[in-house]
Amino acid sequence: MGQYRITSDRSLVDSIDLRKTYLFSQLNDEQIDRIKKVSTGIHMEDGDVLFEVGNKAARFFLVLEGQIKLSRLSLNGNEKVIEVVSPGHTFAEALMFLEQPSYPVRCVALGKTALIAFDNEVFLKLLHESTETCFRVMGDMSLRLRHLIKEIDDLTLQSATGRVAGYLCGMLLFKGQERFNLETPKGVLASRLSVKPETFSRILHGFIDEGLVSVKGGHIEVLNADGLRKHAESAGICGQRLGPGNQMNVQFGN
Amino acid sequence: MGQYRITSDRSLVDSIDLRKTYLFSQLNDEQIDRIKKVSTGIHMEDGDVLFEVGNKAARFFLVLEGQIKLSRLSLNGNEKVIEVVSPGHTFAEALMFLEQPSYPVRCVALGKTALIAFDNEVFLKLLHESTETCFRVMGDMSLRLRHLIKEIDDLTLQSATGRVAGYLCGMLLFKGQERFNLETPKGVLASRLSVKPETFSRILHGFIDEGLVSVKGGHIEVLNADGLRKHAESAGICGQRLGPGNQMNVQFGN
DNA sequence: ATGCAGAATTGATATTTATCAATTCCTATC
DNA sequence: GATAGGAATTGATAAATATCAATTCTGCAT
Repeated sequence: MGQYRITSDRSLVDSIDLRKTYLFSQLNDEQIDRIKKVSTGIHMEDGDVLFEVGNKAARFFLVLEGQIKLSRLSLNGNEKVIEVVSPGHTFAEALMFLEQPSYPVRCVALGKTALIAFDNEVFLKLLHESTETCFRVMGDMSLRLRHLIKEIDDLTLQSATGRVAGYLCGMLLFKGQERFNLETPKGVLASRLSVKPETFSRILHGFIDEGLVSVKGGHIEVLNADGLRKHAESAGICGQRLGPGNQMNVQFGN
Repeated sequence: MGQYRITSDRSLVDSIDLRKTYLFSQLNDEQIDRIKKVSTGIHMEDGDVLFEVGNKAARFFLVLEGQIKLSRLSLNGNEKVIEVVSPGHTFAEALMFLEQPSYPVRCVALGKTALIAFDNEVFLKLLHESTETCFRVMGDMSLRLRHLIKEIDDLTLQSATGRVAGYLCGMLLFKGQERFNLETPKGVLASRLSVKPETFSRILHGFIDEGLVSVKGGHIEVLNADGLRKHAESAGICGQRLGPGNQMNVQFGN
């Protein structure tokens, strides 16, 4: 568990078609080449730390494989997972507009993970040439803002039980079926939902007792969606789409 | 208390120099004219509601005078103040990149308030012509993202006491002097800090008992800044500046 | 000045969630 | 298949904050 297992791999960059990624979809061949030239492929193992809170932020990233955990730490050692980033999604690109960008979160690999690191400076130059790409970035950030507001909403207007129920309802909607697997260990998920693991366990078992779900390890089956929804009384503003010509393309599955 | 007191006023638009506002600072005369032509000045009285959660968002706003409260509501009638916007600052501009933008918050005037409403469509066209202005928008959104992450941090890794202490430390830093007034009624501030008014009162009196502050109505005097800081053990990532050429211009005082 | 209404405070109590400690359950590795 | 070690669960208890109810304060309008 440490940085030493992190390896770079140029072939990752060569093999990928960046045009398939929302942020790069409007760039021409020459521009894609330019950004690729200064990009690095990265392999990480479970628990590897890519950067810590406060590290200078000169690059942003695209997840190809595995998952990335972004979290904040308190002085007394508590950790709050801000986001779990899945393949096909970029992160840390919003930082390049700050004067002396530094990462506001710690970045850790969940499982074996592959990603590409892009150079902020080069991408900023590209942005100056491509209004369309600016719009991609703005759309991207707009969605992210929405999610964070929703998160604050959940934290302040919703109980821990409500957040867990809300998460399960979200998964149900997202996966489109009653049976699914949690995409992360329960401890990570608990932190993502701002609940202690013990409390998370108790809440889940409360749902089981009510006959709302059945749980076997990380495998969930929702038995009574309406019952769950009653616990998750949220306004539910999330899931909004981007404006005309700005549709998000999610690829790589997931 | 209602929309009927909201009045529009073209002269507000004519009188203002938009170039002084961060977001518009890179536009040329013709562009400024174009946006002004479809803008409206608005006067509001205390408690007036400009829009509700879910309203179609076709405009964004600049506060000229007074204050704007942006809040979310839960089904059981609880309110969480997401932000209090002061003169010189814009709000709701991040929404125009969404497909069918709707306001994720309710907007209420705090006291007598004047603002300008800008048309999303026209501004979007302007953005297509001005990469510089795109950069303004991106810088703007980047800062906003930071603030929201800080907010989530405070909510999850900090106690209510810590948040109140943190707020007071922030004010101390911002105002640059030990004596200052709370810029909003205590109830609004409490909601902003996600604390019930009763709890807020008790926490504040706890600080008084410790000899950290003295309070007279909305007037605060910090007697022991270090003592306060000890209560507010935060990482403190906020207050980051924008990148080169992207400095935020705060004007209109405040 | 006087009185009124909303805001703020205070007290008593209830709830929620965290904390601490002890098991039990997986799963990866030998 | 055995087994070690982290993850998850369970139980008992504590702490923080919310809730409910009753005053008191304050600023504004008469």
